[in-house]
Amino acid sequence: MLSVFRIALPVPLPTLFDYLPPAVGEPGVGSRVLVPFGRSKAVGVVVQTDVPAQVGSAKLKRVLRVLDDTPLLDPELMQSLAWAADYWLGPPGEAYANALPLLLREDKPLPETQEPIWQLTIAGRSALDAGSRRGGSRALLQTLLAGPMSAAGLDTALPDWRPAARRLAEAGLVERGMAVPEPNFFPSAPKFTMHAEQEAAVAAVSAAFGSFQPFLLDGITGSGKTEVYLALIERSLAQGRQTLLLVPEIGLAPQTVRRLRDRLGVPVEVLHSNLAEGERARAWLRMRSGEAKVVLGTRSAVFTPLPHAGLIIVDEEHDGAYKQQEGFRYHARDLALVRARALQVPVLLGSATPSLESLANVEAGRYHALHLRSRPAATQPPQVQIIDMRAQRLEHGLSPALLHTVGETIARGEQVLVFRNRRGYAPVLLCHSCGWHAECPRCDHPLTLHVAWRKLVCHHCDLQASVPAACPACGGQELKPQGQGTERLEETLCAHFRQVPVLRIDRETTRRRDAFEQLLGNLAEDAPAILVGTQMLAKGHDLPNLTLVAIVGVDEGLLSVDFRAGERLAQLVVQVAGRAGRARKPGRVLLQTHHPDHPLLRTLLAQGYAAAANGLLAERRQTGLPPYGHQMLLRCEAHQRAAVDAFLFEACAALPVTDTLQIAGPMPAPMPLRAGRQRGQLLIESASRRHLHAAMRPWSIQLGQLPSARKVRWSLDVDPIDLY
DNA sequence: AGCACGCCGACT
DNA sequence: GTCGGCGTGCTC
Repeated sequence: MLSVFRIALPVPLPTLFDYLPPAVGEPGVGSRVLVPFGRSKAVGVVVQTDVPAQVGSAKLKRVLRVLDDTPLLDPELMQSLAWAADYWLGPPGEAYANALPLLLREDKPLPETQEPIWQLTIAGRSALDAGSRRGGSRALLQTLLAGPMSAAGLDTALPDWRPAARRLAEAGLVERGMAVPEPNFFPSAPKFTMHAEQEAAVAAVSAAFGSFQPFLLDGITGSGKTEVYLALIERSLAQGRQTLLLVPEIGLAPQTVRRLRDRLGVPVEVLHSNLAEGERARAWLRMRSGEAKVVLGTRSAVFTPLPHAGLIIVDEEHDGAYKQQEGFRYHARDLALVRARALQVPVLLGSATPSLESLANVEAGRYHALHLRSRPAATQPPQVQIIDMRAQRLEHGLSPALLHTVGETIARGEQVLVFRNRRGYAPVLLCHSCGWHAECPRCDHPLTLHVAWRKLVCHHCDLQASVPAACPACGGQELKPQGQGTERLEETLCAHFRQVPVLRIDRETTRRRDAFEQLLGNLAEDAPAILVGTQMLAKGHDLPNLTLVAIVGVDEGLLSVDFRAGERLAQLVVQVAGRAGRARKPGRVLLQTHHPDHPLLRTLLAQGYAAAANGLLAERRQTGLPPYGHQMLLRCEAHQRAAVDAFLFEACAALPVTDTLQIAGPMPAPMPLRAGRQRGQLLIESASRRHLHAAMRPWSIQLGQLPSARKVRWSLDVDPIDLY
């Protein structure tokens, strides 16, 4: 048999591709190569060398060019990526493509790892002395007189600098250079003294340095998890080792980066999706070369090379943002575990509200639990109280007791957070005469009324419609907004408490970059204020004068059919409640509900998250749901319902007959119509992960070959986190 | 996913 | 008479 290279190409096909060796060079496993692919070319990653060809020699083409003399992806990353593609049943090529920043997926030389800078030439200095330039050019010369600057720096200092730079470079007055590596500076933040539990956590994890050991750091809000992370990163650095720190969203990044840099005294690389491609590639390469020691990033940062790995930390490990919901559906937290095992380093999962998956792993002895139960001295846990809203006269959804307590709090000069997980003014616009309500034609879901925009908006597909003056069904004039969104609560609270500022924080008010930080920056620390907002407010800045958190409208979570709704509700309530009383003043939490006797709420409030989670885990065990059972979800959508049904029927028929699998469906998705597409799904469950994977591996490949597959969009989700 | 080939409607 | 619509098929 002919000996070939097996190469992963960035296409959604379940195969690798065989190529003949290049005329020049000998690429190793993990090297990128340029190959002819179909009628064009593609950059791929060598997965195997010197293997017998699996296709006829007539089909084989030759590698055009070797892009890396030394492999760009090291053996550990290659192994972890292969594992990921196999576990999440994704096309291998997509897994490799996910791991590489966009710039490194191109047929180009690697970018310099140092950031390019602009600086004055000697001629540039005298030109400025002579004052021989005007306008933008002069401004740029003047700016650079203070010293060389990076493009990013110039972007903020002098937005229109690029044309001037081009002119001046041609005239030989400025030039591009490379930044000299940042000298080590001494950490500016003072060392922090940790309390006993923090010390114990740090000791336990650092004792595991050099070996694979998962830890779950279960620490209530304000108990100082970040301090533990910092101390561990310091110790890892002291051994010359790298740390990967994952966070669920970029919103948390700026303050964390500042804190890390101040404290550690080394550059901290940042990786998230909003980053410019050049920056992204440079950060990735600096970690690969070992120049950089610490990387902070969101989901995709889990693919960063860690040749000198010492530690992996996953903050807020319960957060659903770690699961990629399209394309290659991996879970960054789970991949972090796999990489830690391959790298032989400890992995620390942190959360105030751990996922049931992680708690079950602790229970099974796979993870070692570390607890931070005490808040720093002089802070008390918030006092939580249920407000029974049944038979109350509500003012736009707010009960008298709630409004009264808000009034008391601001009268004391303190701040209040009113949490409602719904944007807009009202989630439904209803005709009081005939019962008609505004609905999205593409989703069959009620439209949300947005008063400021004078629009009805579909929160599922972004369709916008104008607000009808009269009922389109009966012509009646009694169109009534039903239910409350943040916009309406803002209005109500504004009207009720005229003397204090009311700030709304949701996707609309924070649309602009940095708007979130700006809005919070406007808050005077010692003056009363009311914040109204969604999920976004569950984390973020410490607000020392915030003493009351009012949680409104969580009842949907108590009644939902999604088996994870209870877990999510408990996590949300605890995370939001954690915003209250973070400094010296005692905090208070109000939970307004129609179901004051709901067992989940009762347990959560009386005994805390751990007890509530235990109860939920017991239910899951009894019903065989995750984490005790395992699921895969085949989703499908198409314009024609018949196409969806045909595909799911064929897919179902292609399933192996075995009593280790339970099949639910084919059935309509929880939202059977979305953005004009008919949706359906097939749920496969098993008590045995091994059996499930063994059955699904060949099936996932068969699916693509079904004749009905080309008429639909389908995806297979391993360990789905929601059934939408 | 791209990309090309291929067979049916409104335009220079 | 063509430009172009997206259905179908293929990629080592």
